[in-house]
Amino acid sequence: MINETDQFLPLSAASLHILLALAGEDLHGYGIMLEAARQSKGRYKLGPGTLYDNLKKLLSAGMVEESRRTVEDDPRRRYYRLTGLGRRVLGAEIARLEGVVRAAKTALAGAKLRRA
Amino acid sequence: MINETDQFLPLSAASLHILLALAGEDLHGYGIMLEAARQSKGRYKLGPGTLYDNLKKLLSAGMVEESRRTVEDDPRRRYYRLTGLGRRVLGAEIARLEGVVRAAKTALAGAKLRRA
DNA sequence: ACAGATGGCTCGGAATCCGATATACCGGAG
DNA sequence: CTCCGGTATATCGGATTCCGAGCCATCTGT
Repeated sequence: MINETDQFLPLSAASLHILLALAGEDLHGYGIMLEAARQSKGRYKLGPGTLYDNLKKLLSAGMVEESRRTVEDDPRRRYYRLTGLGRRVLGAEIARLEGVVRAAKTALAGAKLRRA
Repeated sequence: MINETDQFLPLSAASLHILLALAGEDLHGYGIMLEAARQSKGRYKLGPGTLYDNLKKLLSAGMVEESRRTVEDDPRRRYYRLTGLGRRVLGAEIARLEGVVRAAKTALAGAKLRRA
């Protein structure tokens, strides 16, 4: 059983944070940068270069689309929205990371116990 | 309080899998490839190029060291061992990923509920 | 007037990825 | 006996990705 989402995994750290930022709400480019920094408590900084490279890739892969949110007070803003595919890929990546986290905890705990 | 491990984060997928493979036991290069594939159930394939690039980086950063495990039956093998720093960095990265996983679950669950 | 935040985006050098390739030994199938 | 595939190490170089510097514009606060 080949999963439709597997070809995209693993996501780069940048793509993961972009999808994650958009999972909560539609955002514009600058907002994604701020949200990524906020969610990671400033540990992960997304620069414009990385952002737009990854955004372009996500757009052409169909994981993110541009939303026609007409915000009259600021026509510069271009909002991005997570698609169904994007949501599924994010879910798959999160599931994969959970497996990695679990394996790491076992390995790290095992190393301590092995000394006995 | 600046953490000694933060400068190395986030780890590339390759570095993460290498540290993870070595967390369980000392391994040689080829063994790391096999172990990484095994741990990820074949979803993550580590090629020799990626392996040695990352291994070199990890060695010079002091997260991994070469161990003088003399295995008489195969003198070709060069074993690598996780250092204390390597173990701390892995722990910090795992903690970071747990935060990402938690945030993602909240965001994905929130998106479903918001429809109501 | 000026600095700094918001908001958009491009560019190009640096870093990374990663498969192809090379070498070498071993064991088994043909 | 020969060839092939697995074990094992390692390099090479093209492709991809990273990511800050910089450019533009607007608005707000000092």
